[in-house]
Amino acid sequence: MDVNPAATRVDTRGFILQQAIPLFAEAGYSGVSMRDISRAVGMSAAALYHHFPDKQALYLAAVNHAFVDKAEGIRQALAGGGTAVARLERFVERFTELMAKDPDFRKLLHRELLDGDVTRLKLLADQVFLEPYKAVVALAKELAVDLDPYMLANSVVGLVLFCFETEPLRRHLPGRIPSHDRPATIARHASTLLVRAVAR
Amino acid sequence: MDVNPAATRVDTRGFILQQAIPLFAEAGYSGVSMRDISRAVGMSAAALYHHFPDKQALYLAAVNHAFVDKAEGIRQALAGGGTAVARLERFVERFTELMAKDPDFRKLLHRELLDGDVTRLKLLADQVFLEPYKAVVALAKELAVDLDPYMLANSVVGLVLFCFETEPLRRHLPGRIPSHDRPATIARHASTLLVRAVAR
DNA sequence: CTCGGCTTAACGAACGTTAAATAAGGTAAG
DNA sequence: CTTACCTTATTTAACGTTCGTTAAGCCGAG
Repeated sequence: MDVNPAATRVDTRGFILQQAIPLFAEAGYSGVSMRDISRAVGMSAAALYHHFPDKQALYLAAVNHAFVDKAEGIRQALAGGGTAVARLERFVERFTELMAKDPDFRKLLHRELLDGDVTRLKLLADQVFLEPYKAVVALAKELAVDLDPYMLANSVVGLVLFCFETEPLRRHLPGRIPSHDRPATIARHASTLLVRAVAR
Repeated sequence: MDVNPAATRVDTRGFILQQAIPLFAEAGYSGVSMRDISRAVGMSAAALYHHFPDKQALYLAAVNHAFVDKAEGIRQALAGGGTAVARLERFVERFTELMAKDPDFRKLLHRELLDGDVTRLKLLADQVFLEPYKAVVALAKELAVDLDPYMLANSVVGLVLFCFETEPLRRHLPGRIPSHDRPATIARHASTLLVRAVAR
């Protein structure tokens, strides 16, 4: 009887999350209504309550859905051998590509950093970011023993993310050329800057 | 008759903006209602419409109010003489202090980068960020002729801002010590990293 | 007396959420 | 094989609340 307990014929729950993620990424929690989501999914707003107890739970599930496998991708970007500098360059390049390919993840992350309450951020820290963070910190420790590895790790990802974050503003500032927003250019710039900084 | 055209006995309009800024910074445009603002100001929601035609105009005025003089502070942080490296270090230190002292400005900036529509970002770019941006780019040009000055300028402010942005998350990650969030520490880290990167 | 600044009261729309009804599919009994 | 039934997924309709906004009136200063 409970052979297939929670699964409907198709994965409606997953489909709802998939449709909700870009909405929340673009407009934030309070900028998206249950009716907005229902419209994107193609069913009534009331039906959403068969899959999630309330809006907050839907949002939380959507954020989780957007974040879980991303951590694995970041971990993979850190795998492999070579010198510390080579691994740094490889990580920066793959991380940049990852962020370029999934703007929803990036926006949700920025939104969580702005809006996330303490319990939600603690959850994200423990379940999503802990492992890749430790790995980047370990790499930072190898790179420059005389720099704080935690701050250096933060700077590595910050140099990449800030380029994406400011793109909508830089679009209207002088001197900007299209290549400034190509992932390869961003990665090369961040890598160059970091490698020079840690070179003895 | 029009000796004191727009000013009431006290500057009610300015007071409203002053009270609205932290609300918008904390919860964003759609997370703050006109009644929220009226409660913070201490008057009825309807009274707000005597000073602003609608919520959008109030929000826009609040963002402007929060941003205008900030640009002047940034410009001042870039003033003065000395070698390019010395001016970089001074700018990073003062900019970091500026951001630490006014978290509302920083949060509003991040929100605008996430939510701002094209016309609003164009306005901000032209009226607020153009001048300080050009100044930082000019400094970047002096610092490292073989790095893209626009990307380097972006990295200078990004290294500082990203520390503040990730603080609520790093609070729950291992290895963090209180000094990581002291402005002096942030500035020193960013300066060290940048100076090493541009040193020949 | 006038007029700007404010109030209370109210509008229609949209919000999150719930209730009741319907349709569809699987299962067990006849 | 059919019938009755139960569960699940969904619908329409509606609930009370809050939203942005407006209208009408009060009140104190020039």
